[in-house]
Amino acid sequence: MVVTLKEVAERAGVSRSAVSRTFTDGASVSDKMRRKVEKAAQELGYSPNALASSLTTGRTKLIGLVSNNFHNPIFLEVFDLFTRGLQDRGLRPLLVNLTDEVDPANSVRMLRQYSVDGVVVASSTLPPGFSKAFRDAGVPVVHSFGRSSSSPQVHVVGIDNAECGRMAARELVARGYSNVAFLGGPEAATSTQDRHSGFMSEMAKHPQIEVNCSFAEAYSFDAGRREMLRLLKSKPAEAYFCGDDVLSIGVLSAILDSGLKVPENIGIIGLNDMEMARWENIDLTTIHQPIRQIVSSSIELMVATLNEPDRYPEARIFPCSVIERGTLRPAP
Amino acid sequence: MVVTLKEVAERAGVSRSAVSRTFTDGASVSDKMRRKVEKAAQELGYSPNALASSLTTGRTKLIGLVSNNFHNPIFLEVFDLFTRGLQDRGLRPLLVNLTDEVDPANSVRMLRQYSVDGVVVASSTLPPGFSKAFRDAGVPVVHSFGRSSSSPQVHVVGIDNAECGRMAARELVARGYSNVAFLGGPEAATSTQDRHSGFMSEMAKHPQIEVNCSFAEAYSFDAGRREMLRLLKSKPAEAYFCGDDVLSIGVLSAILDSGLKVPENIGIIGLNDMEMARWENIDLTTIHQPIRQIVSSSIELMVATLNEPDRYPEARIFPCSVIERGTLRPAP
DNA sequence: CAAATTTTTGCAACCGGTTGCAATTTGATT
DNA sequence: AATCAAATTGCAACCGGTTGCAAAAATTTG
Repeated sequence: MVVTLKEVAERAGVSRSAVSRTFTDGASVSDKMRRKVEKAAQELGYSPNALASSLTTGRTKLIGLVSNNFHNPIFLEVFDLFTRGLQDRGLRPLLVNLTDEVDPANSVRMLRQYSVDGVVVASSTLPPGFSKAFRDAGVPVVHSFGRSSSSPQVHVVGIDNAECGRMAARELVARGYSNVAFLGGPEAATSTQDRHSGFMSEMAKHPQIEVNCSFAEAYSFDAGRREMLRLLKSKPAEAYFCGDDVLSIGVLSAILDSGLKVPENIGIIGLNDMEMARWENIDLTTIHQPIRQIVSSSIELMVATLNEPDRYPEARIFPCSVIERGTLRPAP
Repeated sequence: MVVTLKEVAERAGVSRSAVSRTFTDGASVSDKMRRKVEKAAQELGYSPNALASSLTTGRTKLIGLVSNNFHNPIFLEVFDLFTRGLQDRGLRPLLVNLTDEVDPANSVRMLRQYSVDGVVVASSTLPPGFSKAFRDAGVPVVHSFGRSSSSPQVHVVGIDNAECGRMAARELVARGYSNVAFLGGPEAATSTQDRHSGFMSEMAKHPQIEVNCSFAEAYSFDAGRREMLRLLKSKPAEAYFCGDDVLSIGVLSAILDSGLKVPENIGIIGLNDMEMARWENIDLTTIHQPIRQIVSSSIELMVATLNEPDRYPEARIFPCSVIERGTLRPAP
């Protein structure tokens, strides 16, 4: 069923090397030879075995795409962008789902067994140590949506989560709220921690404003809704900074269901600017995270690192901006 | 950096075959030998190269996971289920994004270059010919969410879309609507066609009920919303069967924005029962598609086909059921 | 037209494993 | 202790390609 180089060589009446060369660009082959070989290959329906060749070239063009965010709709867009971007450059994503898996060791071993050329860790919740495990194993790695650090050990592409927290805080202050709260995702997630600390540090400048915090169990609609329903039982804050849009939308539904209005009674500002945030029945004021840029920059960085494995690690941080829609009251 | 079998053999002072055998289960190795080899392997940090071994065994454990549905949130769940299910069986998903790609030839070539053991086509819109191209290339293939056929050429796992259309029609009839409409996804999608024809065939039994049809440009919120806004300009129907939940939610938002109420003024029934359909501010009456079962059955079928490549093609069709929530008026 | 140079081609070894076969070792049996 | 069967081990060829090197062919130069 499967045609090998040897059969093509026999049919074309040439050596195996000749066939190999016509399918390797940059190799020295005469036009006549190339035509002969291509004809034979055509007739036999030959296409070279990428894995066999990887054995000698040391390159598979496989890229591990590792994530644990399979419940946040924004990651569908992330996967779409990654897969297309990688495909366009002739790279093949080997998808690894890390859900309920915290130890990098297994993933590292598996991806090395498949000789991936590099690994993209696409996660806003995994700690830097996770991606570092790949680097320590000698695999080029880019951590997308990861924690930015002043001295990164691996390439990181993402946003400044602490700055986003401050940005949200400034926005709430500017609107004149006097009692605000942070409603984050899981406390173990680095993005939650950074958004939280940024938010708190900015609010610390305004001691007259009351600040509270709580954390949902996951970055999900249900978790946000559940947490908000709980908060509504006692006296809720005037405005919430939610650690993620999908949380915001859960929070929004909880508030509306309890008969209160947004932004009249309670304000919400989210983070991500997911597609749904634009929906007219949601119309969420949120902080835009430039995921297209993050993904395409991650891919560029990966490709650069493949060509230059010892490249000095860098952090690429993209600015975010507040998208004003309808869930915060106007400034007084 | 990378440790090979040869080095382990040298360190353990044994033959290469011995090392190979300790890492192949079912091979004949004495306990003493195994201990020696494992010790050396441990010390060197060896793990076998899966691709090199695939060369002789003919198995890579790679499975092509091919889809063109990267904009429907339900597919994030589908990818989650597929990746986890495959991983649990030691299979590795090679993700292929087919967005704006209609010709199977490229994907077939690429996946054969990587010697995938099998291909899962996860798409509700691709025609049967697409998955057949893989079979013709000698690759085991399962088409999940594909068009069911009485004489399938490849394995198909999914639902009976025409029956879903009839089911929706019966539901609308039972509620006493006298003017209904189908609002489908792209007309080229097989799932749209089948849902449409099922819906029409059932409605044909009730000539006194007025029926209209239209099609959104994509299975997306925006497309549904846009189409509904257009329909609202003239006289809309009393109830809509939307070809997918994301369409339904777009339609819902268009209706609410125009000042009408659901289900008082206009009824909606969707299809899929995506997570969001349960959200209290949406509360969509819809037809449940059992995606967990579809995915796990697809994986089972894939595994079975790997062990028995000439397995006779079969269609596994799972029943759907109406989930009553709040977007259809009660039966009179 | 011969010599010098450049390009093209094939040989053979190699990439990191697996496996049939024969040789060797082990263990059971008498 | 000798005999025989069963289990274990190593040899060597192979999987489907690539590549350094030298021989052969084509091209340029004098």
